[in-house]
Amino acid sequence: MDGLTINEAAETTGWSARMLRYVEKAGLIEPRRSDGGYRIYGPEELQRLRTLRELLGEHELGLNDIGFAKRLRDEPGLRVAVEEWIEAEPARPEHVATSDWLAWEQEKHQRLLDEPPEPKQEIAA
Amino acid sequence: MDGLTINEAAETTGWSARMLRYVEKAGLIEPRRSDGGYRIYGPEELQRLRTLRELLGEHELGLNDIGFAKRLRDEPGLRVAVEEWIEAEPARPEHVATSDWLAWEQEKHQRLLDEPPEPKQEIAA
DNA sequence: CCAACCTTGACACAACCGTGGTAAGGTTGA
DNA sequence: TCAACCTTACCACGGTTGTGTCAAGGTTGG
Repeated sequence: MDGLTINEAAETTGWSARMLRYVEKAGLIEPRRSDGGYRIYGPEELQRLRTLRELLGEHELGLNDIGFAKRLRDEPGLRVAVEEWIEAEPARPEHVATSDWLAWEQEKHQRLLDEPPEPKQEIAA
Repeated sequence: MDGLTINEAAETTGWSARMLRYVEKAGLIEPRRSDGGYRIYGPEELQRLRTLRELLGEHELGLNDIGFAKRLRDEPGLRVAVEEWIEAEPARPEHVATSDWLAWEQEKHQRLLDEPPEPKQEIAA
């Protein structure tokens, strides 16, 4: 079969067979299959499984965090949007009177909604 | 009080008061407090609350995703580790015999652990 | 002063995550 | 052939997320 079966892979990587299937369903590591449908883990997969374990353990992450990181890599629109939110635009114009800021920022919000003229380029999945 | 109280903020942002406290506990938006302890939302917070809603809704994200994105920004070691895992080192040398690959990749694993000498250059945000 | 509003803390609940099991049935390889 | 292993599909269970509600008590502002 040229590669490890799921239980062998489990043993050498520290995951359980159950979790290997789960990791696969999460879209992180998808081994090729034998003709009969058996999962076959090659050295690459084994290595990635080990480093994945380290990664999650050392930084208190979950599988979905990695999934999200992949999305950040693959969807530039998403990455930009998230970055922009986090790197929050502080500083509203100082000259806006306190009594006006509600109107001001609502108007701004409206501007942002009304005027999406720049068609952000989409990268099809 | 110069600012909106939690229920007022809820109304203009589309969140519920409950969720505003939740968002705060998640470390995403922490309004200042009145002397008596009331949350006071200024225009900045309101704007961020609105854009946060859009962000989450349009991309099917959760609050923890944003928290994770913040960690990616603030912890370069984490960012690098995640990026390196995702951008997986594929391609093992073709000349490694099939019968040897297990030993080969374990050795590699060991090399990676033992020898972290090259401080990869950091791309500051 | 006092109605209206806020605070924290708790109970509740559906949905999902990470994990383990088990059952019914197909694959492998000696 | 056949034991040993694999597959998918389920049940289960504690923990977390997102959300609402309610109680007991403090704050605000007219």
